[in-house]
Amino acid sequence: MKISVLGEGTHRQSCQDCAARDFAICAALDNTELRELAQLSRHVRFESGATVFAQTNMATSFFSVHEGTLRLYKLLPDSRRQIVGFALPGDFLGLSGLPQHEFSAEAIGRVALCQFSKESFATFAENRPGLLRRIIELAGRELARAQEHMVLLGRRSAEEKIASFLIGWRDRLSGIGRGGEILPLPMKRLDIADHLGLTIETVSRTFSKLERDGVIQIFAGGVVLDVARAEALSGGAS
Amino acid sequence: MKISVLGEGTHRQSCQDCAARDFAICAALDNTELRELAQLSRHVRFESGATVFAQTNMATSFFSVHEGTLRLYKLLPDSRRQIVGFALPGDFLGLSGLPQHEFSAEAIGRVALCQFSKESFATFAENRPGLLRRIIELAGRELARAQEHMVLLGRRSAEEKIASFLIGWRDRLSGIGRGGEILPLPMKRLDIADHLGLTIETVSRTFSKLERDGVIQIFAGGVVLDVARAEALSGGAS
DNA sequence: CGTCAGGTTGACGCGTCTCAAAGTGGGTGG
DNA sequence: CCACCCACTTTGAGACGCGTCAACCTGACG
Repeated sequence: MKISVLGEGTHRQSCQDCAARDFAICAALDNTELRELAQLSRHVRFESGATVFAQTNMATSFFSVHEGTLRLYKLLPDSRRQIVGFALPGDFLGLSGLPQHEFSAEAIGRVALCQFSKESFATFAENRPGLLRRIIELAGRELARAQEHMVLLGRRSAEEKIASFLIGWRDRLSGIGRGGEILPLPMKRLDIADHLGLTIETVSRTFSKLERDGVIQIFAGGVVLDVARAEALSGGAS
Repeated sequence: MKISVLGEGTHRQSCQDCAARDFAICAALDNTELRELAQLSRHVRFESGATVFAQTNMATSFFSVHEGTLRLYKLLPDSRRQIVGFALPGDFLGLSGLPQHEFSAEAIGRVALCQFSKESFATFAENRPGLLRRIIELAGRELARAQEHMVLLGRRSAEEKIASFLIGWRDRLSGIGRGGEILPLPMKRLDIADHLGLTIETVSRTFSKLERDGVIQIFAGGVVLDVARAEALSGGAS
């Protein structure tokens, strides 16, 4: 297991002006509490491909994503892989609260995270209802996303899967202020395949077909998306 | 939309000796709090097939399942259906916290629920960290189940899906003290199909094959399961 | 210029879906 | 009590979407 920490240390910059603050659990805290929580946190960085934690590990930390993208995946014994989600800035890792990690987390490109020891974070949160409610809010959002993804995996065709994925990814990015003309896709085709329950060949073919049909334009590391046409092909919401 | 309430009223029996208490959110409350919460609740019953709430409805209530089984599902515009889960005694409905229900809930057989108005429950929970932590615990468990189900939907074959489902269902039932020689399956074949991302024909064929292979014995409303052989066919955990 | 990871494209096969028909059991009315 | 109906399930035959296997392309990097 490759684990590479590029740099780490205590908070290099104040949490007050953290770009992810409004999307992360921190949104529930006032400035005093934020400073207190910062005392408990370490800023850690991982290089591309590094494993932040693995499914078999005991969960000794919570993480809040500060910058970058991660793939969260589960493996079957014969090494089939299902990517259960991609984590973006503001996402909180460790919501399950179980003693062992439910999935593995790997950096896609470089990532920066705030790390909290499980015990000290639990102590800090224990009697802060505002923070606890914020965690419930994030968990509920995550659960809703998971259920929407079950519909995709169970009931959508390959083309609908790709179209739905692109729309959902776009919406998530714009939700954290990363919207734009070009839709960045930092993950590889294989990651998309393992996220959508397809093979890499089917993903590649479907991207090509969508480009031929004028739904997307493919660039290195991203696409330009015709949202209306993609929605028409996605099989619909819900 | 058929909504049939067989009977309703305030708490007909004390919450103290509720069979679901230890599995429900109520486990976080002492007897005084329990009595207080009971004041806010209505016991409601639904007959088989009744809709408890629909995806389009505004979520005005939370529910805690007291007795029975429900199917929780999402529909695509062309009426393809994905059952995102089955709710059992102790399960809490409304975890997403969003203003609209994320899925529809229908009774499979008769069900009994505790209903809380969203506002009064929120007020009650607001400054009870113990209860909030309990909700986080239930949400985390639900999230872990959802992620496990994504692996099933995205990466398992039909036979592995059925075998995994039977094992998981068995484990869930024994977790709430409903284990036994015969494994009850209150849901129809079509429900299983829509839960596992299959068609009813494939489910039926696979059940027949598992019976021919001596993995299960099929009875009306349930099966007897050879757990070891089912696990061998399930493709493995995680 | 060679190597290598990632991506694309094609031919073919298989697992699951689709369509169709028949079997089963519970409930109801004659 | 039997005849019929209806919802649900089972089984079969054929079609098709996606997976598998294999070859080739592309760009980054040394």
